[in-house]
Amino acid sequence: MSERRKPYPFDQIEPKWQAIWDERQLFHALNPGEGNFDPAKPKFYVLDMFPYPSGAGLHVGHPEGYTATDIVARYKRMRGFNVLHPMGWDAFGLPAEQYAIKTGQHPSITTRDNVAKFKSQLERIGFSYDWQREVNTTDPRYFKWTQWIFLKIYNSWFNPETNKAEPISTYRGDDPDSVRLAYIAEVPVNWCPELGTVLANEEVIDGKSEVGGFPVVRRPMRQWMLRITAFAERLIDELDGLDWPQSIKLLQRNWIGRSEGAEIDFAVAGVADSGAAVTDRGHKIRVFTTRPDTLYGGTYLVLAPEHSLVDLIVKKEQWPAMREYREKTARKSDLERTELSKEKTGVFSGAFAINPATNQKIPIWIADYVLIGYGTGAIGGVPAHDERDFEFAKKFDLPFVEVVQPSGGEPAMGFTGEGIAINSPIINGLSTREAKRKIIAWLEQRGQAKGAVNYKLRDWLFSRQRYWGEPFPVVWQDGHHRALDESELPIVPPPLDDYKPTGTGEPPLAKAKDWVRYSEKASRETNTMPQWAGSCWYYLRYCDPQNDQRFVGEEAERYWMGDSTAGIGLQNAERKSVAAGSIRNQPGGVDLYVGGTEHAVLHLLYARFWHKVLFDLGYLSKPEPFQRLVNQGIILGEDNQKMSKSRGNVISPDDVIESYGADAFRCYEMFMGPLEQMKPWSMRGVEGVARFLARVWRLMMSENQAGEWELSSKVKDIEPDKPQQKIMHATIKKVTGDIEALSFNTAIAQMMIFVNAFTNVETIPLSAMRTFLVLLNPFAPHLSSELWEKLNKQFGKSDGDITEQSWPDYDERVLVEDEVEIAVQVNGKVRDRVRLSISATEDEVKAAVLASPKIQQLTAGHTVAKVVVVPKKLVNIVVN
RNA sequence: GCCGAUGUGGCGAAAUGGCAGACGCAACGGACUUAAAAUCCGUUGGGCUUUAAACGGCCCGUGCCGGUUCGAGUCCGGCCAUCGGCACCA
Repeated sequence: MSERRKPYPFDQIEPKWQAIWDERQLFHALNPGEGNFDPAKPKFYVLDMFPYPSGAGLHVGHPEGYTATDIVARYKRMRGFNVLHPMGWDAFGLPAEQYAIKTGQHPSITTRDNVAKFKSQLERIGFSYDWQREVNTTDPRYFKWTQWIFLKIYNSWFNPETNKAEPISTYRGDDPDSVRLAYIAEVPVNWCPELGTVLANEEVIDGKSEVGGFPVVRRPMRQWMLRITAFAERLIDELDGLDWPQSIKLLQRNWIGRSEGAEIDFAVAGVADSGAAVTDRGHKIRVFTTRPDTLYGGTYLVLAPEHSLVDLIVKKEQWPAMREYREKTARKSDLERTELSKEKTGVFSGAFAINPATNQKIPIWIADYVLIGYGTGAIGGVPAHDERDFEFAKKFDLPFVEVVQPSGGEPAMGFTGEGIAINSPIINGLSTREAKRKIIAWLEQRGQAKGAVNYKLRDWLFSRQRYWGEPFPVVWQDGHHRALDESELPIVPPPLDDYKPTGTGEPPLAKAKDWVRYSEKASRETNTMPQWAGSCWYYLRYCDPQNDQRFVGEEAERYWMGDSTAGIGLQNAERKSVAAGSIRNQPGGVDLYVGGTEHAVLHLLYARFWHKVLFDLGYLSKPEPFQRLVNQGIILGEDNQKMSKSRGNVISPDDVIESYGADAFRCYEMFMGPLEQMKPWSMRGVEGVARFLARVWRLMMSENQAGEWELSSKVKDIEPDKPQQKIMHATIKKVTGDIEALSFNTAIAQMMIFVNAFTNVETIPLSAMRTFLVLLNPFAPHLSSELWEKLNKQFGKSDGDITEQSWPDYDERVLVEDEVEIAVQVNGKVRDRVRLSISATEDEVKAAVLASPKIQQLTAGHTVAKVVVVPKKLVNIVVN
């Protein structure tokens, strides 16, 4: 026997409809002011995280989120929304360049090929993207504006008084370069010799590069930084209003890492006290602590090895040990620092400080468990109530003083929680919270402390020593950087044959001597921007992708990124689902953004940061870019393992579509389980869903003698009967609510129930089929389009394609039953069922239930203590 | 170590505090077929039990232990396991 017969001719109808959609540009959204734009329509912006087009092509994980958003997009269009549903390419970055170096092909060529491959794969799935809005971060017409935004950032500063980014011209100080949001700093960076570039903290995992897994070492270099830390507070606070998963908000909060506490000054003990030769009079060491209430327990100070005061306070005889320790620390890579973290190290400086609470002399130590980049780079050691200080003090035999009494029975030694202050004259007996407040006030009065907030977040290391990225619109002259004028954009990278990293830390662009030479005196910046730059604002460009006057037109931005107007013709059940947090009526920005958790702190934080800068400068209408965020879960292989080439369990969408069709692929992706959940792939499951779609086909189509499909003679233009109407309206209700709630798996289950109910009936009512096809359309757009067209050819009387239909409403009255079955429980266990009229009163229900012979038998000899009636559902008789 | 998510049949999963397991997969039985595939119909959480057979009846069951409630997969407290994130951030 030849090839197995296809259950329905998806291989013919899918390309047919994709061609029709493309030809008619059915999914192209108009902007305000364009042609037939209808201002009465509310907007809905539904966005996917655009992919990095790798050489491997799509795997089944990509289209999971894409299918979900496509269903929502198609549904919203039918609901009368003007829907923005775009797609594009995040195509700059390390992997393309690594691949290019390996194969000798220029990254622009591999990128072009990969984009073409990705695009054709996506088109095969039948997504309703508006391809006229396609963007590509490597296109000069795109990165011109990436560079333009950089100029805006460079030419701004953060005004702490207004708590906003402002043009640098409002800065009144004498050194604007010291406050710019983009600045140059000599910082210890993550240098990856193998990749020949520095990496952001976020791109280093366990001391290895995220891309490639190569070792990363610490090394000081001059780099471009973006002052994201200025926005730390707003980035945390403004999470509150966003409709994001709690876990993602928490991830961002933890990453930003806000801590409230105090900065306390410790005076360095004078010459007379220490007997040292050098004078150290007047030096103060400022420490940051979240537990000022433990000040009385502070028995030593620690400075980070890089702390600037180290040189000034270390005693002569300690110098050799100190120098050795500092060098050893500097040489440690991140990996070593992490690995060696169990054993504390440090050296005594020979100097002492005065504890402002106890007035006692305490030793000053230098240790690398204190980080120069956090707080003040110095801490007060409280061995009795901090784990790290506990270990350190134990190792170096420093004194312990207990100052917090736990409220439970636990011992005070080593207790790090909140309790009652002891051995602390000023605050004895106070709770931790009150003790903090009081001791800060006491120190403040004497000018020795002030309340302070610290963030873990560091400024964003923004330069890379690579070829395949956006060049900076900056030149250097006489050792100073200077921004180029907007009119010079885009700055296009020079065509380089040898774009390999130099290995010295000098960027490949430096090899293009002619390009680097900007003028007699000035030369170009040769670093490039990191991959995140392009993805920081792509959602804005989609709003107005062809605009060559502005990064996004004002009107387009206001419309697509503004408030989505209230939905139209809401039914009660939908209002309920709105209240329960559905995808309607959000206060602005992208209305639904779907993507993976892996971007929880990188892309999503950077994009919010850029958005806020542009908002502050008056270029955007809302302070937050993504109003609602949903993370799709990872799809595992059939073996329940993460999909990977090495495990050989990768599923390609192409193969699935080849065997079962795009509609089956889409529906299975959604039927697997809840969108947000991690779940394993199953080819058997795909088959099951394909069978469902084939049943839909055969509901309306039958094979004639010649083996050709033709419209089934069972389909007739008659009214559905009562039970059919009931299931039809129940299906409208369920599918509508489930799409709003993104519960696509249960929506499909309901459609299966619908089809099962119409299988093997004598006549198939036309109207029920038409309604059903509209419901099915967002999930299986090709199949439903084809059947819709077949019905139209036979019966006429319907305008246009299925994609132009409006979403059906349901009638609650049809769903009302005359009679309901009521479960009868005795002491919480179901013992009987009775059928009763829907209108029966509570007393009538009670009477009917108690009259049931079965119940009488069960309750005989007992007294009925209570009867609980749940209307239309259940009665519980409590007996003793 | 800290933070978070998850835990329900052989499997993927359903279930506003109200009949646990919808829907699908797999398995088994039947119809159609020369036969198979496909399709259609039916059974399917575990155990016990009544009966000639059937209808039935009873008990147990949502990771474990406890609590709240007439009633708990769902709410509360405590554990266990798996996955994910952070990890000297003072």
